[in-house]
Amino acid sequence: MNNSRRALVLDAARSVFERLGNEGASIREIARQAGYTPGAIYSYFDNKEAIYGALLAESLERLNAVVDAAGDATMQPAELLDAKASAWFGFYAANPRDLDLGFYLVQGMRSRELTAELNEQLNDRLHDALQPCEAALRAMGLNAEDALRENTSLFAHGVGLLLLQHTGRIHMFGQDAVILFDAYLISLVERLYRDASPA
Amino acid sequence: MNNSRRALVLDAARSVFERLGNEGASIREIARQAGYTPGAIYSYFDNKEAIYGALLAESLERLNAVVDAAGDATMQPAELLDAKASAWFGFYAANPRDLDLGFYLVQGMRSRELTAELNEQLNDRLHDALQPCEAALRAMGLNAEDALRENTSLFAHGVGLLLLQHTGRIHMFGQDAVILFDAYLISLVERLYRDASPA
Amino acid sequence: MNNSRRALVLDAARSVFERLGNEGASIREIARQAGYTPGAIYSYFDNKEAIYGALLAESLERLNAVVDAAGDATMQPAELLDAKASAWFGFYAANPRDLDLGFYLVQGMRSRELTAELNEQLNDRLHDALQPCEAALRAMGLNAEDALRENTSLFAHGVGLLLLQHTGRIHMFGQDAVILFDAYLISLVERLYRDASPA
Amino acid sequence: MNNSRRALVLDAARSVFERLGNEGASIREIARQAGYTPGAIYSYFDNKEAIYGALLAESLERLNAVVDAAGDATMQPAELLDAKASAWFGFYAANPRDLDLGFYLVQGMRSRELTAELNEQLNDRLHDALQPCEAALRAMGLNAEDALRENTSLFAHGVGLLLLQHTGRIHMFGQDAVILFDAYLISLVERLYRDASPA
DNA sequence: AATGAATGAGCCTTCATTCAT
DNA sequence: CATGAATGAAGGCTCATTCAT
Repeated sequence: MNNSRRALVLDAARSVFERLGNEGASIREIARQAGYTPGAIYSYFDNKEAIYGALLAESLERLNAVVDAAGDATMQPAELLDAKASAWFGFYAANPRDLDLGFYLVQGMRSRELTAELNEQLNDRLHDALQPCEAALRAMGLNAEDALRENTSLFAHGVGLLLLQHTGRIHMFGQDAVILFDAYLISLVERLYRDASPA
Repeated sequence: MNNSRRALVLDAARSVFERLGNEGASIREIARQAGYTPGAIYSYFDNKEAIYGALLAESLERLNAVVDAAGDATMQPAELLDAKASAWFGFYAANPRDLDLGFYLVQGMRSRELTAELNEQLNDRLHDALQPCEAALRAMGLNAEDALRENTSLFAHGVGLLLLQHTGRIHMFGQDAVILFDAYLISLVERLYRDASPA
Repeated sequence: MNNSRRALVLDAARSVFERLGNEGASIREIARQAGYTPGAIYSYFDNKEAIYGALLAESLERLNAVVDAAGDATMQPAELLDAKASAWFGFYAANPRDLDLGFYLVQGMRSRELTAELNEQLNDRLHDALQPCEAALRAMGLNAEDALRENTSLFAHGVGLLLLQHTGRIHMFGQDAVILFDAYLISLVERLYRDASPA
Repeated sequence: MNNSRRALVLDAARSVFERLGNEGASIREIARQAGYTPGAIYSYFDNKEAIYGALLAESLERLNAVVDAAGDATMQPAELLDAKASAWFGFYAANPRDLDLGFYLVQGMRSRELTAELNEQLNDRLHDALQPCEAALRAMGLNAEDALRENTSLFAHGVGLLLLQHTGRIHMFGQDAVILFDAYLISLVERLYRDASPA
C-alpha cells in the first residue's frame, strides 16, 4: 500500500471536508478530487469513517506538536499554563479546519460512530494535548481534583469561544475570541494566587 | 395557509426530530408522523430548511419564555444575574434537542444558509434571551462595554460546557456541566464585587 | 398505492427474472423494463426481496389453482392421486419459469432469506399444493405416517425429474420427464395395492 | 504454468467456497486465502468461471473415486446396484459443498455457460459415476433400454432427495433423505425381481 | 390543500478484471 | 510469476423535491 498515494487521498479528503463539511464529503467527491474512481479509494481506506479517522488523527498529532513546543522549562507554572493553554487555543483559532475536524469528533460523529478503538485512541490524543495545562495547574499548587476541574473549565471556555468565533456569532457581540480567552486566563491565574495566599 | 395545520406539521417535525435526530429526520418521516404524504408538507413549508428554521424559532421562543420567567423584581442584581444565566443554561442543559437545533445551524462549524431575514430574526431572539444577563451586569455597576464583554464570556463558557456535556465528553473529565457553570457564576460575581470595591 | 401499476412492476420483474435469473435481476433492470427509474420501484415494494416474494406467491397461487381443478369427486383414490400429482408436476413441466421461481425459494434464497413470515406463508402454499396427493394416499388405505413418506418421495421424484429436464440433463439420458413421472406413479399405485392386499 | 501452485490456488478456492458458499466466494478472497494478490490468480485461471470449472472437475473425480471403490466383485448384481447407488448418493449427502458445486452450474435452473468442451468433459465424468449402476441393472437382467430408464429414474430420485435435504425442505415433511433413498432402492429391486420372475 | 407517483441525483460499497512494473 | 493500483460497472437503497390531478 503505497503510502504517498494514501497521503494523496488523504489530502483530497481534507480538502473535500474543508469545502463541503462532514455531511457533504462523499467518497465520490473525495475520489474525484484525488483524480480517482470511487472504488480506488477502498485500496487505501476500509470505509468512509476510516478516512475521517485518519484525518482527525493527523490533526491531533499536529495539535500535540504545537502544544509540546509551547513554553519552556525555565517558565514559572503560571507562565507555563498560559503558554500551553494559548497553544491549544491558538492552534484551533488559527486552523479552523482542524476545528471542524475536532468538532465532528465532539459533535457529529455520534451516529456514525468511529470504531470504539479509534475513538478511544483519538480521545487519548486530545487528552494529551490538554494534559500540560493540568500539570501546570498542579505545579501552581492545586490538588489533583481542583486541577482537573479548572482544566475542564478552561477547556470548555476555550471551546465555547472557538465555536462563537468560528461561526461568526462572536461578531454579534463585537468581541474577539483571543482577547476573551486571554482575559479568562488572567482572571484564572489571579484567582488561583489569591486562593493560594489568603493573608 | 391554514395555520393550525401548519402547527400540526411542525409538531410532527419536532417529534420526528426528537426521535431520530438531525440526520434521521426526513420529510417522508415528518409527513408520515403528521398523517400526510410528503408532497403535502410543501403546502406549509418551502423546503426542509424552512422547517428547521421554524422549529428553531419556536425553540427560541420557549427559551425566552424561560428566561423571562426567571428571577423577580425584588432580587439583587447579582442574584438576578444568577437567575437569568441559570435560566438559559438550564434550558439547554435540560433540553438537549433544543441544543441540537441550535447546533444544527452551526453544523460543522459552518453556518447554514438560511435566508438572511430568518437568520437575523433568530439572532435577535437569541440576543433577547441573553439580554437580561447583560442588564444585570450593568445593574451591578459595569459600564456598557464591560457588561457586553462579560456577557459574551459567560455565554461562551456556557456554550462550551453544554457542548462538552451534550457530547458526553465531559464525563471524560469526570465533571458536571451544571456544577461548573455555577462555579463560573460565583467566581464572576466575586470578581466583579472585588473590582467594584477596591478597598 | 395504485394496484395496476404495482402489477406492471411485477410483470416487469417477472420478465427480468425470466431473462436474467435471480442473480441477474437487479432493481435497476426491473425499473428499466417497467419504464421507471429505480427509486420508483420502492413505491410499490419495500425491497428487492419483497418483489421476489410477490412473484413467488403469485406463482404458487396459480399452482394451487391448477391442482385444485384437477380430478373430480367421482374418481377412485388411485385415479385422484394420479390426477393431483400430474397436476403439480405438469404445471412445473409446462411452466419452467415458475419452476425457476420455486427453485430460488428452494435453493437460492438461503442467504438473502425472505422474512420468516413470508417464507412460512409460501411454504404453506406449497404444502397446500401437495396435500391433495397425501389425502389420496390416505384414501388408498395408508396410515398418516406412510402417506407422508410416500408423498415426500413422490415430490422428490418429481423435483428430480423436473431439474434434470429443465437443465437439459435428461436428454443426456435420452429420456422424457413426463413419461418417467407417469411410470413412477404407476409403480407406486401397483406397490400400494400389492401391499394392501397380500393374498 | 507451475502446476503445484495452481493446485495451491485451487485449494484456496475450495476452502473459500466451503467457508463462504457460492455467492460469497470472490477472487479477492480466494487470492487472500492463497496468499496472493488478486491479479496473480489470473496467471493460473482465465477467469472465475474457470476456477469453478476446475473445482467441479475435481469434485467429480472424487465422486468417481468413491463410486469406483464401492462394492466388490463378489457381490450379487442387486447388492452391487445398492452399493454403487449408495456411493454416489452418499457422497453428495455427506458433502453438501460438492452438491453446491454441482448446482452452481445449474443455478436458477439455467445452465451456466461453460465452454462446450469443459461442459462435455464434466458431463462425461458424471456419466462415469452413474454407469456402474446401469451396469448392475443390466446384470440383473434388464435390457439396455430398461436399464437406462431405471438408472435415469434412480438418479432423478436421488437428485430430488438431495435437493430437498440440502435446502432443508425435507424437514418440512419430517423425513430423512437417506432413509427414503434406501427405500426407493429396495422397492426398485423388488420390482425388478418380480418383473423378472412372473410366476 | 393534498395526493400519489415519479424523478434524478446521490449514497457507500463490492467486484472481476486489466495492466504497467 | 506476481504485485499493486486502478477501473468501470454495477449493486441496493434513500431522499428532497416536483407536479399533474
